[in-house]
Amino acid sequence: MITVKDIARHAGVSLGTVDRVLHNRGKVAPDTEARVREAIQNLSYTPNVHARNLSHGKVFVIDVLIPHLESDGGYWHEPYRGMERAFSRLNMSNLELRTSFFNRYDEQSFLDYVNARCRANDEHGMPDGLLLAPVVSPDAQRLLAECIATYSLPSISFDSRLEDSQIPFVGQDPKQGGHVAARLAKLMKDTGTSVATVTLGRVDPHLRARAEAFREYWQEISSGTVHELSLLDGSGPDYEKELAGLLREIRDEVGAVFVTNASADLVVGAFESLDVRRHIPIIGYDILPQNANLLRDGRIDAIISQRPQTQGYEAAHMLTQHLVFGEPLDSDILMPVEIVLPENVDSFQSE
Amino acid sequence: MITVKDIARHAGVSLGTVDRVLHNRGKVAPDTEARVREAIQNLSYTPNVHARNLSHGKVFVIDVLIPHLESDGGYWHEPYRGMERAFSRLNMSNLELRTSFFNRYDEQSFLDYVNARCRANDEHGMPDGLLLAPVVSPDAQRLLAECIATYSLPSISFDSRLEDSQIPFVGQDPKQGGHVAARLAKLMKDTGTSVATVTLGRVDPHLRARAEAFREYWQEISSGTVHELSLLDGSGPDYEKELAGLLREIRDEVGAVFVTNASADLVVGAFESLDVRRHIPIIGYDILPQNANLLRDGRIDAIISQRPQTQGYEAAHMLTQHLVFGEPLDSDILMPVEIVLPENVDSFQSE
DNA sequence: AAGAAAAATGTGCACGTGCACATTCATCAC
DNA sequence: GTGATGAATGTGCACGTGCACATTTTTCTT
Repeated sequence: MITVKDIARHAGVSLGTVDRVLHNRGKVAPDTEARVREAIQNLSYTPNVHARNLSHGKVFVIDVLIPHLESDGGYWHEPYRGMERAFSRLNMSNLELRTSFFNRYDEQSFLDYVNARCRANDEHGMPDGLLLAPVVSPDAQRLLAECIATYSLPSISFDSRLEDSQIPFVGQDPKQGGHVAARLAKLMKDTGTSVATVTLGRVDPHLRARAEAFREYWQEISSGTVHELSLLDGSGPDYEKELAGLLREIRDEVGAVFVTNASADLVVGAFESLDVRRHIPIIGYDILPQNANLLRDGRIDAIISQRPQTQGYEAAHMLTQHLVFGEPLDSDILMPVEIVLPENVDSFQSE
Repeated sequence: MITVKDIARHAGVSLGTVDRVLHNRGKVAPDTEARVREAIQNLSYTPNVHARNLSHGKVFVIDVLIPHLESDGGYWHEPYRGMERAFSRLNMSNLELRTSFFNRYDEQSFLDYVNARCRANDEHGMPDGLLLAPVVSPDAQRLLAECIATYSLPSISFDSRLEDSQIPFVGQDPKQGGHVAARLAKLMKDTGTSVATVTLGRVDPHLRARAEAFREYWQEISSGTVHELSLLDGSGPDYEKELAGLLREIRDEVGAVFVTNASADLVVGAFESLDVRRHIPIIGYDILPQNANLLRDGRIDAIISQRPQTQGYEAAHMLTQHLVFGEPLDSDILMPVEIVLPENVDSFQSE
């Protein structure tokens, strides 16, 4: 292993001079600098990361901006677990995690974070890096994007892309998900050529893209009708009734239903309340515990998954590599589209 | 940041004593040890990786025992890439990789490794750890297992389990794979209730288990016949003709075929040489480039994958964590059963 | 040419850990 | 009680780097 000492000896200077050259601190005579650089080249010196971090001793503060873990059926536990795993694996003692939870159905909590970090010009509170799940309105996203750009804060988005921003993204291509769902619908339907997509919860570009890709591809492989249903903003018994009302119109017609997010349980419930006789295959998204159980019971027929835990893991890993080792922070990481059936759901559960 | 110094102060002992407790070096009075452990708990101490590596500077030699990367259609490239990724991610300058390739169709090359390491009593050449893909005969496996036990060499097997050995395993449960294949066969067949499994290449407990699980589960969900074909040891044009001969007998009868390893391309070729009119769905194993292409062309209908790259990654990671940080080396890591269709094959390719 | 200012270079300590060696303490035989 | 023995505990250095400060050399001023 080549060290600064070797460089110093080889160039006939002291450690301090080598240090100045390495860090461009100036105050080095041109010819001396040339000699040092030559030695660095010749011996192909690489700084020892461990020594560097030990000496430097800086503690990197990483903010995690994520919806409340319990919301969305507990979905956010998964990427969060992945991040924890990544951090504990690196067991770098110079990383400090600071998690801010927000309510994606009440954007104020999200904006509070943005304001606290950016408006207050609170240099002290600024983190060294940011991991975020930007599942809020485009307007709110833009505010955060500005903040990130202003402070050139190293950031990575997971689950969804941050609008108007070039920061790296770790997640799934929603189009591919829609295509796979269409294929599964085709395999599983037994009657009719018409199918339906159901989008529940919030307006979300990710979900729209899935539904659109489904329709597009379905028409390519089956030339049938696609009913696109959606029911946004709401909850409680009224919501379930409304949903049942929507589904009533198509229950006799559709050969399969694609639920674009993790709410497949609601659709199952609605169909069962309508007392449909025949089996309508349902394809859902994301392996939450309740979804997994419905899948095992045969009340959901397939689930598409996007490796939520790996998303958190890879995002956290990429950010720390950037902060600690100066690795570049550029390319996206795309998750494969995973198909989960009753037969392999157990093998995914432990994940 | 909590350091050993803090622990020492808190427990009222010196750094040396803390060190002895941390590394189980003994020579510590029971009550002292208790105090130290309590302090470690209370302050939730985590060792600083950088200091640790900087300090001990030991180079760990890790042997990798794997079939030639080009064999089996290039399959072994995948786990190998995963291992490389794990090692480079840890960018520890104190890990040295030593790869031994063997020919799984000529066990001598495998035995050569075992002899070189164990018979010669060559303490010097012994590695600090071993990663192996034990895809050889049970006898050969047993020899290596003995060697590992004798030297109590920290080892991890991937892809397949090492027989007569308790070393950790990173790979897939073959039963689950068979079950998923049966479900896919059921979804994809359009006529008849009879199906077939095809096992090519070597006798392999992993493949037998897949085929058996397939049969078992098929009879549960479909009550039809399962033709179990196998054709071992061989290659060249004769081999393809033999295979075609086998398949001729069932071509008019089967509704789907499950190829238990990565040789689905041979089955496709054989069927095409037989000039079968109707489409017989084929379910294969492992995404090799040629398999992926056949899948895209619709000549294979589904592929089951076992995250080969992740297998290598996790095995390498577990071993290094054990060597460098003394983490335990006990539990297996099971890979999920992944279903690959033409629509999501691209999302797996980059893996 | 002498002294001051500026530029260039050198020195020494700290970071947290592992390990070899030094020291202290308790135990027991005589 | 006095060595002798061994167990228990403490001390000090090394690892490679960053950074503050000390020292030397050069340049400028009058």
